[in-house]
Amino acid sequence: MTNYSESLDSLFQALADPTRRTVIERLSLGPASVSELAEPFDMALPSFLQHLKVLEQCGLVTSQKVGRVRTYQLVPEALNLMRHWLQNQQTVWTRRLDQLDSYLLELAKQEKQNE
Amino acid sequence: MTNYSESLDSLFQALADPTRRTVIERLSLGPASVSELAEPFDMALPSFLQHLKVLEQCGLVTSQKVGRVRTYQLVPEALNLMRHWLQNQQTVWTRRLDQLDSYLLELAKQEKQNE
DNA sequence: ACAATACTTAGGCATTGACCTAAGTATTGA
DNA sequence: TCAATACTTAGGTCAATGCCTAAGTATTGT
Repeated sequence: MTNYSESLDSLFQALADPTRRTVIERLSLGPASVSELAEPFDMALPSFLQHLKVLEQCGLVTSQKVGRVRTYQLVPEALNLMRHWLQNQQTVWTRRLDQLDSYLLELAKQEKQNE
Repeated sequence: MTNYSESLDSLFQALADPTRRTVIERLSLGPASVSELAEPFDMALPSFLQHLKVLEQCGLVTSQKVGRVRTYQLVPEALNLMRHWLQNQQTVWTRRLDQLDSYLLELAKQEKQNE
């Protein structure tokens, strides 16, 4: 398996582009071929293909080719790494802020006693 | 307020860099000055400052300068947009996969009846 | 067989991103 | 006051990204 940090790099990078996020959203509805995916975008096909390549390389989607048609689909577990990092961050922040809160509360209480 | 999609762009983009993610992790522990944040990195200060600028521009952190020291801190709510997008995606995927599951289950049941 | 379809590869060009050094500016401690 | 400290600005290089056109290759319908 690749480095944890590098995986996060490429996942965040992949989703930093609106075209690629839209592709992901479209694939939520089910698998689709290259041309189906490309259709809504006003972009040359080779340019669009690069986006699909980015999504596939970071593991968010997979594809197989049958005949002359390549079909893409989501890899549902692929978001987990990012979700966990975000979840983790927010947990830590919140805990720290809670501690700060109770500290300030405690401080206020003591000040009151000293009145 | 800025566009929803553009905000996601800049948030994902900001977190696509390991240096910037490490800064965020460090700031989870509490506010810190530029030089405190820069210290672990083997990087010229101006280069590092650019990272801080990116984090501030996308709203993940804020800073104030007192005397000659600039102090950075997290903006706890800043991750929400991303978390919601991810949450949403995963919800949709999962629901679709569940439906597929029950469809396949149903199919199998009917095949069994036709035996 | 051969034209149409569905990608694929190759190569080019402009912008952005991540780094650097060098030279500022603004505070602060001695 | 003047040197040290803590950034800040300016500008320059190099690689990666996002787009393009032109020219492939492999399948499939007629």
